[in-house]
Amino acid sequence: MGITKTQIFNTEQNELANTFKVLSNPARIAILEFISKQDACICNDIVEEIGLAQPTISQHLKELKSINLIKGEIEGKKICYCINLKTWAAVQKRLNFFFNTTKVKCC
Amino acid sequence: MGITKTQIFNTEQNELANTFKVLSNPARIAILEFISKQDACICNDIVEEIGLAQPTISQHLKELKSINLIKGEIEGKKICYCINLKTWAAVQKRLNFFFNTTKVKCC
DNA sequence: ATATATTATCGTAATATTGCAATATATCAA
DNA sequence: TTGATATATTGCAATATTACGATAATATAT
Repeated sequence: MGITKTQIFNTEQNELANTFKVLSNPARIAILEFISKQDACICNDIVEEIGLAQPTISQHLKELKSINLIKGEIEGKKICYCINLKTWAAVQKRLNFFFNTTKVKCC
Repeated sequence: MGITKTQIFNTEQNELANTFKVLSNPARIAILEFISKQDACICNDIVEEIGLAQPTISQHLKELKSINLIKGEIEGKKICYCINLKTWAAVQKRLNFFFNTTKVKCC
């Protein structure tokens, strides 16, 4: 159906899955990598770098913003996008918690 | 278009995104958590636990198997699914590498 | 061989995602 | 104000994902 039955899972499972979903696109990975390499991060540069149309990049940035992985500061007519260090660390910690607590008992 | 332009990204970016994609569904998160708690892991038990139809669970297991996150051993007419520790650790390491190397220079 | 139990595959419907053109909005510069 | 530049939003087409019923495949037990 394309629809996920979120109601049968708990909040932690849904949020974790959603975090993974935001990261599950190579364009968004590339955007994060590119932003992290720049001193100043401007959308138009991202468009040229990634090679996708401007609306597409804008949409990907919106998704990254939806979980606060990045933040954009308006600088004149440009926007300086950068990684939100606080969320970044929190997400990494959460993913590690998932990997560490998912232990193996069989096989 | 629903289609990702994988050709404009590098292998690392595509593989990383694909790994995140496999983990981007709450049912698959729940399956991994359930498997990790069991001594013996049988698909039929998973169906009862998760609350999705058997073909749906089977499909999710297939996706988890596609990147070797789990492995299934045939035990009679049942199958013992368990987490593939080797891949598990490798994936965790890879994700941490991504988080650690994506540094911040602006803002 | 037949019946039962377990898991996989196929086909299909509904919804989600990706990407872009067109357009809107916002900001600066002259 | 007008024009140029940068980013966001809308609308749409194509493909992907999710879920399930029906069915196939596999293995055991009788």
